[in-house]
Amino acid sequence: MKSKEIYDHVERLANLLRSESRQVGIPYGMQPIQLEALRYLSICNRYSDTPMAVTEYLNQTKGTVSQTLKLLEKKNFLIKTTDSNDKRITHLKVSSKGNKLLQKLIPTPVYTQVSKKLSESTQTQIINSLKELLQVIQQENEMKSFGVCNTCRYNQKIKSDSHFCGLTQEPLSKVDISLICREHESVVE
Amino acid sequence: MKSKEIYDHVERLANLLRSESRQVGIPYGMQPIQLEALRYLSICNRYSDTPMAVTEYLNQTKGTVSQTLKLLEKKNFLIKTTDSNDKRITHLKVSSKGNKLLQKLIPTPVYTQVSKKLSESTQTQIINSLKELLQVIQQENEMKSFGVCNTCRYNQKIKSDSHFCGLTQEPLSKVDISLICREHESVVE
DNA sequence: GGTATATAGTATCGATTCAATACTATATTG
DNA sequence: CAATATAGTATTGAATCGATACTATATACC
Repeated sequence: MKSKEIYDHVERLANLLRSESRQVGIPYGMQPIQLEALRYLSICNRYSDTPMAVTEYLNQTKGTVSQTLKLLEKKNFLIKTTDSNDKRITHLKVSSKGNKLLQKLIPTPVYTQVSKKLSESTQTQIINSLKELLQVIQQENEMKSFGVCNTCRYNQKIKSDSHFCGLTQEPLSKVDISLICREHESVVE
Repeated sequence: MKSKEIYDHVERLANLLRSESRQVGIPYGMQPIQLEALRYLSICNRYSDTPMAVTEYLNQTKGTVSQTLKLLEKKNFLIKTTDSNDKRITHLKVSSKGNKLLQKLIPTPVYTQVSKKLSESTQTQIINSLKELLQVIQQENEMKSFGVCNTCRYNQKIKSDSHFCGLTQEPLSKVDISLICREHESVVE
């Protein structure tokens, strides 16, 4: 019975978020999905800035994502470059124009205001609840978790601020470990 | 800073919900927005089963909603009737075919599973967090809250199970007060 | 009563979303 | 070096969505 209640609230939150996203994007000719793709690309690491990773993150087909990215590129919000090692792969970099837009629009005004109206402890409580819910949903869905390296089981801490990815066999910088990764797998089994 | 974190989690939950909704709807030719409209109509009261109310609930234009409803009617998921008092108004009733579909699809499989994996107390905690977040967002957005009569300031309890709506000046049945209403206004100022 | 205005809803247009299918190009496997 | 897998693009058609223009009924006001 509680599943319905949780479902209802999430559906409502999702609706409100989507409609606000649509609204704030209008002056810039941006659709919700375009903002989400751009937003993702601004917070993912160098292993995860490809069309395929966006496809997985948004749970869409690669064809659909290809169109969205084409529009974003046309509007000069991102720059495509071909991977030097594997020429099938395209890397997507958010342009400075894109970053400025994101900084202006995200988080949306409502969430900025909400944060001011709620106490620190309430916000922490809400964040924890959302995290818990998300984690179970991602497990259940057998989906990639798209977490940051900090919480990934491949991340091997060498010294206090020296990290290494056990999957790609590459060192990770301080910036790296705060970005989300498509290969992320939780430490907890 | 916490606003970003809350925003991120809600965005992710919204994405996952939307993609699951899309997936479960495919075998029935139902799009996410169609399911949401139908779902709303199945849980709203008799003051709130009109195209305009759906428009407010989904935060779309009446034209867009008109199209969605036309498709739902064509597929025999809902029945339109004209209000006898005000002939501009159309009432929308979910058909038995529509109700069967909703019962099968909502809450979606993932949410049903999630509910099984989390303890009662955790679920209660999550529900409370979601409620709190929703309430602030709706206030902030100056949006209608779409709550049930039970929590509405227009609802006047006469006896233990006898209710009366101060806005419409009509008695409310036991079923009425468990349905959501477009005129809902929270008791709390 | 009758005109002005407000409200509920439909119709149509064009841009975007999205899945499905078919396609090209590069990598990998044997 | 042939078969297969992977990354991405192109195209088509149905649905979403806002914008605009429209019809019909109800209400306000003089």
